[in-house]
Amino acid sequence: MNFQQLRSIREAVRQKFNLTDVARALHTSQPGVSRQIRELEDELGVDLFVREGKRLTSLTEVGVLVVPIVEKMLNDADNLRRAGQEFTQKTRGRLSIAATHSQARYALPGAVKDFRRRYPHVALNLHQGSPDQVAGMLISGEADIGIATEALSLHDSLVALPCYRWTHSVIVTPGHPLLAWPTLTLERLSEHPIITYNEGFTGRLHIDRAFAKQGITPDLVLTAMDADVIKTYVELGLGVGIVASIAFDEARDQNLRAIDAGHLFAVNLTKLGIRRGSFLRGYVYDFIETFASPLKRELVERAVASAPGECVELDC
Amino acid sequence: MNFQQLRSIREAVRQKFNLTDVARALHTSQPGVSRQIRELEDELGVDLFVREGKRLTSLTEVGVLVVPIVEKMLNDADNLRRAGQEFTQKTRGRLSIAATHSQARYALPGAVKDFRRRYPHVALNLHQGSPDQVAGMLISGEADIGIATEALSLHDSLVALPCYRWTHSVIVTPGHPLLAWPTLTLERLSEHPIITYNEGFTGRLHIDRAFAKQGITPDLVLTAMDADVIKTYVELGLGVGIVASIAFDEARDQNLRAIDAGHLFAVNLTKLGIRRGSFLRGYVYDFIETFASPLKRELVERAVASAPGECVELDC
DNA sequence: TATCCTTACGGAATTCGTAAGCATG
DNA sequence: CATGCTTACGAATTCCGTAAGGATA
Repeated sequence: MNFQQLRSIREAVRQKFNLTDVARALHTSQPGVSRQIRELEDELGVDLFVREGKRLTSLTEVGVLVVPIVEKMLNDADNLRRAGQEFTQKTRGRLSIAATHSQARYALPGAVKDFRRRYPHVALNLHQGSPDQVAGMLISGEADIGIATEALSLHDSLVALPCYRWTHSVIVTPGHPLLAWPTLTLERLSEHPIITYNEGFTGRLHIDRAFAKQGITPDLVLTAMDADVIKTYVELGLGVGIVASIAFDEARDQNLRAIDAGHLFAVNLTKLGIRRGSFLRGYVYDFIETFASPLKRELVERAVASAPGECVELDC
Repeated sequence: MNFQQLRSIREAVRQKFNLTDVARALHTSQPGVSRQIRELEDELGVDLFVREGKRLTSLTEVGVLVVPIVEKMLNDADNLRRAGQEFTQKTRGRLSIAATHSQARYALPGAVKDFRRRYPHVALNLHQGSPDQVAGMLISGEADIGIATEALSLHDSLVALPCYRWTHSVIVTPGHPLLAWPTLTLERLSEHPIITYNEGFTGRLHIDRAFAKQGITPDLVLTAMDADVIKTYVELGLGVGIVASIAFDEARDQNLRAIDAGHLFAVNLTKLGIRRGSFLRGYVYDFIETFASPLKRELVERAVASAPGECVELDC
């Protein structure tokens, strides 16, 4: 058993069982990959992959059992390297953050700026994607921490720690009739075409639920992945926007008006996700605490060491 | 990074930093071991071992951090092999049980007999040792499961599952004055020389505590590791014995009499220990359930997957 | 001086990539 | 017939054990 074999196995799953792609990803030859996989299968005495003719098509029953262990081992290998670096170069390294647009654009800048000043020699890597992609990057090890409101709690191999709560606001053009009412209601809102987030993004679920509960079918004329796009179309007069309150900046968005909608839609909880069992560099703990001050190092350490289903104070 | 390096690291710790012994244990040459360790240290960029002159003496700060990860990886490698075997030879393999004398002698025989009949091709390996040794064998991976009343809950890398509760009995020769009293008390017991377990064995702690609580200093004329030795000396008239009730067999011990002492000493809880994160063969789950029927597979699986400190139903 | 680690060196084994072969959609 | 996996083979590398060297209790 060796690590090249394990890497081949892991990459074969990631590359959907195309060994040619695996070879490319691992910077080696295709026959080599073929051999690595075959060798480990021989050593274990079982096929890990289902072969149809010569092609690999899926994991066998054992494969399903084995692959998570393989991934754990390879992650531990990374942890080992990180543990070494933590001592050779305490203030140098890499911090890879995966976040949704909303987080990257509105929640993270402050913490990132502080972090840059404090750790000028740590290369910051900010990846943006859908909540699912954020989770995927954590699982694959591409990202060290992930920040999103959705999806992070759904995977057993991740821990999700609560960062902050937020609500939505309705965004309209100046002089819009909705501004005239003393209080905003769902009925009044539903009289206008609505522009908001795509499904699965930034609390969209809570928006749908609120309307459904009142038996209202809102007129969703446009949905987008991020608040900037939404605001653009609101400015163009296509409808009223529903965005995260944090996305409205009075100074910057002078040709728009915001109406608080915290009473209309359920409160959202943004979470910070980490792969279980990760060894985190010291500066990662610092970043996390800067971003969400209740998440002290000791708490995060316990969360990372916890098992799926287990509750670590703020967690769940 | 390769597994031989990891094995060298692990073994170096186990062999108290004597690389000559490490080489012997790993069936390789001493310069080889030296090189493996040096290579991994080079790759990580940090020394893992403190060197005084040329000798290794202890772990560095990083070493302390790294060694647990190394052990986890090597254990996962074993898990991988076991997962393979589970499919190639479901009813063949090895089951290594570590237990204290009391357990091996009185509690296990029934389960072992059933298991042998059910899995004739699984090689059973029964190791005997002190509670500490049982824990040590679990931690090192020499034993798959451990059974003891003490010590198992003390290590973070182990889970301890409760098996059964038991109390002590007082063992005397026929016609002994203690048999004349309607009820046994600590005072009456303490008027006789006492023979019982060594410290740290089979509920000895509860015996000491009970006497201490009443301000009595018992006359411990002899202590031994197991009930058979104790019974032998009771027969010889050296004193009265205090042993686990389970260790007295009316049919076999015809020249001895037992007096229940469940009301004098606290109840003991025998536990089954497993290394966290182990992949267990199917027959291991069967054995466990045969031994302690409440420990169903699903429960044990959750316990093994749990993190230190977490409570899994019957656990704690 | 015995123990224990390191360095040096040469042979053995392993590893890996290229080229050719073969199955499948 | 293009894609994708396997087999075959030779070169390069790595690995490992022996032998010699040096430090320490």
